[in-house]
Amino acid sequence: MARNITPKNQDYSQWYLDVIKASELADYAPVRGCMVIRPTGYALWESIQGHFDKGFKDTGHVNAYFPLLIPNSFLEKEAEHVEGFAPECAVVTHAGGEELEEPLIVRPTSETVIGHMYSKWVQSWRDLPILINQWCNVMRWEKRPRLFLRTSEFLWQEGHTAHATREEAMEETLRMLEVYRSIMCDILAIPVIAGEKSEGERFPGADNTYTCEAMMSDRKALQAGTSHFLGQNFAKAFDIKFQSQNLEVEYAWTTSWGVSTRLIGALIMTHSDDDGLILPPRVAPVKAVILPISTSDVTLNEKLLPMAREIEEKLNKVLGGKFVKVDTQFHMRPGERFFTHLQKGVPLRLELGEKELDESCLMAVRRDTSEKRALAIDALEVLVPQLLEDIQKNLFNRALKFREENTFSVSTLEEFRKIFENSGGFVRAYFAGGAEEEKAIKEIGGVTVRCFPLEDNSTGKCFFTGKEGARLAIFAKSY
RNA sequence: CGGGGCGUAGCGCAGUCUGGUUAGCGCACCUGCUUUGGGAGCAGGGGGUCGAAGGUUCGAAUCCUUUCGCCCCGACCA
Repeated sequence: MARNITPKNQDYSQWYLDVIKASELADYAPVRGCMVIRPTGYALWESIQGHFDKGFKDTGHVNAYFPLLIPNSFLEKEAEHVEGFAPECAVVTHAGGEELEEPLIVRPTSETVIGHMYSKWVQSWRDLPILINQWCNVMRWEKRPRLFLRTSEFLWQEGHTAHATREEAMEETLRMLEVYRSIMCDILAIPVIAGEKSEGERFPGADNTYTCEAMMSDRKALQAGTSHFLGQNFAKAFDIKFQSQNLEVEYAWTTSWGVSTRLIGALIMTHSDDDGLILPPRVAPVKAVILPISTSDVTLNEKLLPMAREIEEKLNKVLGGKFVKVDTQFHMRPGERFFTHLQKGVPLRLELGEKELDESCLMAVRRDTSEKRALAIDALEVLVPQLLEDIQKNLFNRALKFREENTFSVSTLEEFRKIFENSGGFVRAYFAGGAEEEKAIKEIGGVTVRCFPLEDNSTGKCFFTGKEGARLAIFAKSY
């Protein structure tokens, strides 16, 4: 077992921080609440970005960039929006050695500037829809920061679209939710529940918010991504109007949706163990590492290393990228070399020593199960991709199983309390309350409505108010 | 923003109560030798003026004042 990582069941948050440190994903910055994303972490982010970016492009979106600084007055144009974001805004009051006439907000999100620009760009129904995404950083001042989960500055993607009709905008909102859901499940191997947010959890200024909720390995929920149906709220605040085909002047319907570097936190807390990070192969920047091992420098340099290079090249060709690396940390002893890759979450370790040389095979060790298996060198190009896919599936299924084992259906408040007093987890219950009732429930150890799952539109008797016709909701403590 | 704790080498700490040799230990790091299939052993070595400022004193990591920062627990959050 790793000796620099606190066991998960001893102290979960320390374990989380230790995993990040050991895997060299990130480090603390000099400014509280900010983090440095180290090369290993950034490579992971780039990989995540790549998959999502493709998902956006495939659904017709284009990338653009809007400015970091937003005039204070913009934020104030949408009442709920200001109220929601004002407490966490960082404000620039001085620049160029002078006090600014109007303070500038460091963007906490860009609905307002983008709304402003869209109003200039939209005149006719022919200008719609606008389907723009931007990759950027945002700032939301945090009182209690946690690496990747809640930092004052974080990296994310925000999609902003404007449509001619309500139906189209709603379709877009749900389409992007589905893009999120499928990438999280298929690529990040994180099982998520797609659902609608409750009144109390809605994005400030949205008519409706949809979310992908995941269960972390401590049974708490993590909101992994959100998609908002903004109605005409921002269109009215920023005057995004167009003339329709039947000559009427109408307000546009807008949406926005985002995922952030929080996904890295989700990956850590979904898959990793007491030995460190575990990454699903499809998102891992390094999918396999080849370790030439020998006590003899001659064997190492003249036989094993060239062979490892050859295998590296072959596998990279099959995998379609530089996903396989040769480990050349020869100043370390083998055990130490194993550990560095273990902690960094490399899905597959391929050991190449004298034994393997004689039998012309590689010893493959899976990160997810520690299972060892000799692979014939001739068959590597088939077996390695297979093994990687196996690991991918196993990680997803393992996480799904964990979530299911920790999801409980209840119909009374008493049962509800009992679960959160004991193990915790996800609770499924019919719920018909509003913001008031949500507040009351929050008194029960901070439990909140995570979402109303889209896949289940059954109705029943509310466990809290007793009203009939209540929707099915998922409750949990959350990050 | 309320409650608690802590700032001494890159990290983790001892020393502080009861001022007094050149400020110490473990890990990490560097060099050498022996090792090498799941975190090696031995030997040698480099690195800190003790968060900052001011004060008390012959003398301050240690006492006093001020200040900054961080961590943990609660209220707010992608």
